[in-house]
Amino acid sequence: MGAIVTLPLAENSRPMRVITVNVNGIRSAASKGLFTWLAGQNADVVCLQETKAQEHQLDKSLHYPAGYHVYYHDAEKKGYSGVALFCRRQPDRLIRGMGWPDFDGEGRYLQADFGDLSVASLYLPSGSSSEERQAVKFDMMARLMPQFKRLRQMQRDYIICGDWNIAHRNIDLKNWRGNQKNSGFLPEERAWLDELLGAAGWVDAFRVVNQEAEQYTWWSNRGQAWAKNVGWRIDYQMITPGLAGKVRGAAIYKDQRFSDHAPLTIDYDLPL
Amino acid sequence: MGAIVTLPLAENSRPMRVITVNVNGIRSAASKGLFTWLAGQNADVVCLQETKAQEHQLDKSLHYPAGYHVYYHDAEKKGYSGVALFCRRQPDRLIRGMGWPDFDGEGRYLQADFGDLSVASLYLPSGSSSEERQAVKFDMMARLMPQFKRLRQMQRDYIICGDWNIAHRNIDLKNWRGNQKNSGFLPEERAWLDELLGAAGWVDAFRVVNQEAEQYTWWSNRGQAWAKNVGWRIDYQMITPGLAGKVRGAAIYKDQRFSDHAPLTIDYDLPL
DNA sequence: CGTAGTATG
DNA sequence: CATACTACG
Repeated sequence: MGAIVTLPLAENSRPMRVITVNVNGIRSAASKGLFTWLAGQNADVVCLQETKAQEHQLDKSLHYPAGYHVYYHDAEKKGYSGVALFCRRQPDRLIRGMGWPDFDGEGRYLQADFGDLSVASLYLPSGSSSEERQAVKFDMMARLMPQFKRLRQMQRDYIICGDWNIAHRNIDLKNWRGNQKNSGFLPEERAWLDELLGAAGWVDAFRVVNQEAEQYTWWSNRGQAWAKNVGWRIDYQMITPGLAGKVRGAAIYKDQRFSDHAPLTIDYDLPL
Repeated sequence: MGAIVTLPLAENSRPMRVITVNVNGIRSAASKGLFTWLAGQNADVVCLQETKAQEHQLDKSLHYPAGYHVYYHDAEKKGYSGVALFCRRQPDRLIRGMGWPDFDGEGRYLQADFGDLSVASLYLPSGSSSEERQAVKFDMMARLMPQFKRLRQMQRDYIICGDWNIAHRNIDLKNWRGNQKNSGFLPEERAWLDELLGAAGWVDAFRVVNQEAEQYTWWSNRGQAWAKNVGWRIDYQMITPGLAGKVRGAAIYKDQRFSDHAPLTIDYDLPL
């Protein structure tokens, strides 16, 4: 038998894999196999939203996957919101929140820095439950825009992952016509993403490699939304332009259902 | 073929069947087949406790079994307590509560009169959740005793069915030794039943025909209580002495599980 | 542990 | 409709 020769890839050609998923309760998602699935994904960074737990309620054995540095940033209110990061490599720095007490108390932003790359888990408020919450969402959007513009001036690369709770274009949800007055597809919300992805210079990493319709990441639990694929694309990895050319592939995982959102995986041609 | 002759039973020899069951949520019990089972029982009166619903939340088709006059007496607080009566024959009179606003607002007593017989559904407070609730239970017991003594002076027969939340004797629960300091088997509670069944002259209908041990009607949901038959007999049909000789049979139904309590059926040699 | 209610999405 | 928390038992 001849010897099998494997050519090792150059260090900087192994892709960096980033997964983002709104888990709608990390304990629920865990019970549906999220961590088993993650163990096979070989992700470098995993960004979670809506953990709906406080760290003291979690199991060391279950919710702290082996081989990762695990960071939770919880809401003060029990069972509400919360984001997390699982990082293969130990970050040089961790940033919890935006420095805004109202936003930060809801556990909505967690950032890890690795050299000149930052990866963040963001959970934008939903506006669907009331007028008041829609006002909070608009307020957060207004405060976040200058922040995102500022980050673009830094000499750093950013990957801001998360549940942005806004579908961008008609192609990004099944019933765009019927949802123009609904939170998540309001003209002001779409214009905000237009600005982020236009004047502010950010890039929707998924769309770099995939321009197809019906690429949804969220389906309502009501009715037969999942079965009929009546979905929305509201989970994104937003990246600074220097990374755009390094998006190698993107995938939405629908074979299992861990929550009402599907995981979004993007591979980048980056060393990490 | 020869003619089949069936001898009709005399009117007053058909037994009257009374069933009592704490349903721990009538909607939950319904989903587990309570009403399907009841339809085959041919009961004359069914006494329910812990309906945990207000009448407007119930389905006419499901929670009002055909062939019965149905009466619910709900707690003011949603999802809490509540008793009900299903009566094959229309009662001459219906009595809601004891005339005590605190007790009656919790939906704990409902009585139907048929000629000189009264059948009631009673739900005595539980004392297990706090010292305060144990005090309420003791207070109710103190007020009920003179009431039950008064009823004994009436020229009527009474069947007071329900969840009395007290096991009477050592034989009436699995771990009597370990429960002597626990609500439901406190010395004061047992003494109260001693008085009811002694000086006050009431009769525990089940014990008229069954003196065996391990005749439980309730099992904790915690641990393996049901599987290990670690139960308590806390549901009774308490009757006036004139009915004692008419208890024909008694049964606790354990083949299906509608709630944490089992239905208690007693047949009486009474016309109704 | 299990049935409810409520908030939130 | 689904995941949480809370009350109550």
